[in-house]
Amino acid sequence: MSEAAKSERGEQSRLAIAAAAQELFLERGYDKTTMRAVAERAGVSLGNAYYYFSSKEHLVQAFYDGIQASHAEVAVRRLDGRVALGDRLGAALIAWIDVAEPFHEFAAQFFKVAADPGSPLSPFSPESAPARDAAVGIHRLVVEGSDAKVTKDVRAALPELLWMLQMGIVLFWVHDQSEGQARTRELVQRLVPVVDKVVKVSRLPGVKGVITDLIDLLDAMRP
Amino acid sequence: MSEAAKSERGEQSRLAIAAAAQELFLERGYDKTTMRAVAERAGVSLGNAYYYFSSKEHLVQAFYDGIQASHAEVAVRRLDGRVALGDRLGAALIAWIDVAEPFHEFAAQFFKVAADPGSPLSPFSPESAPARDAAVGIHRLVVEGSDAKVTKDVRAALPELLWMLQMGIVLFWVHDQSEGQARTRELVQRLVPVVDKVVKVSRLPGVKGVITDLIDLLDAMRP
DNA sequence: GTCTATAACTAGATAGAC
DNA sequence: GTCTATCTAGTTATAGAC
Repeated sequence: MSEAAKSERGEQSRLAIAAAAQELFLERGYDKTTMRAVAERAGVSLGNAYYYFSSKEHLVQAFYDGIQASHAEVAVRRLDGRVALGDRLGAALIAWIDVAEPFHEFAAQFFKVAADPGSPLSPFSPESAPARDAAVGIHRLVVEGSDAKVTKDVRAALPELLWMLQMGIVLFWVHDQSEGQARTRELVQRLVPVVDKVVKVSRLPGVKGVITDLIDLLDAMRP
Repeated sequence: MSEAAKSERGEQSRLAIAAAAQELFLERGYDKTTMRAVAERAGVSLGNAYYYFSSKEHLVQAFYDGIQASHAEVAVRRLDGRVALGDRLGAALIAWIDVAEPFHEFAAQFFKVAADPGSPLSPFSPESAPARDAAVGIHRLVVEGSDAKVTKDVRAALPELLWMLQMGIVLFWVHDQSEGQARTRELVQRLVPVVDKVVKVSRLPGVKGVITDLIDLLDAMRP
């Protein structure tokens, strides 16, 4: 692969295909978007579309990355000036819902793709490691910028735990058919104070042991 | 639909198709099993297979139900004589892993089908309500047969919470490539004492409020 | 009306020529 | 890099047999 050759017609085609795919996904959803339609709108042949994207799933990755990047940007902006842990967590979670809202309808359709353990789009796949790290990174920001008084080990484990919580919220969101995902927003509003309380309580004598066990478990079960 | 007519050749074909599908799923996995191969092995035409099962997904439902039924049976048997909550929970969870083990390889393949929010196989779909209720029922048995001292509201909410925990474990299991799903078994062994501790601690003054909030939240977010 | 079979259609993916 | 032709497999249409 010579560097020069890549830039000419090649990059042009790749971009055209990706752009066409994203348009069509928004217009018709994932299932109703055919590779043929993508190729046609991009002005290339079907075979050519496959030359750049080896499967239909690979066309989704761009979306995935885009949402991730927007979320990071919006979340960081909204975290500014907030110090309470619950406040920060709520802001970060709501930011995700806001960013993902335009894609809700078709996101549900390709959620099954992400749920496939064999897919590169699975949040647990090696290919998703960068996106996963970025997502955990947002929650690290949430925790580290807060004034929450917690032990060192809790502070270290919390970002990953919050990321798991977010995955649960995404699962709820995918199934949420309410207008503007109002129910998911309500879930977040009500869940955040509970998380806050749990963190506060985590230093109590009887509770501390449980938390430590949980953190140890998490460490032990990491691959 | 006359009752008599259904029983003759009809039921024969339906059973043959379901049996052929299950054999092939075990032999080759979900993706590599074609509807044509199922029809051929069952000794019927392709069109006939679709007459009885309106999609490939519907052929999976039989498996789903089968695992559910076996789990209930094995779990009930193993619960006998155990009284400690952790002990009972561990027995129920390990029973599931044992029952599901033969299907692990191809279960991962059709997990994506179950994860599709639009699929009747989704654990949240209306069609899955009976299976879901049955699964929650096993955990109700786990809780009600135990000598755990918990408040009424916790006792009422616990089965559903444990079912959610089990769904998380299934997610882990699907991604678990270790021999005999040893890692999932270890997860259960280590997680169960933690759950036990959480339940014990749930009556402490500072903790009680958090638990109540969580239960209220669960109630409020039910559809 | 209940079953069954054949042919056709659709769309994801691949092969091989240019 | 790009195309056309082809393959594969899920699904549908439809016609005819019991």
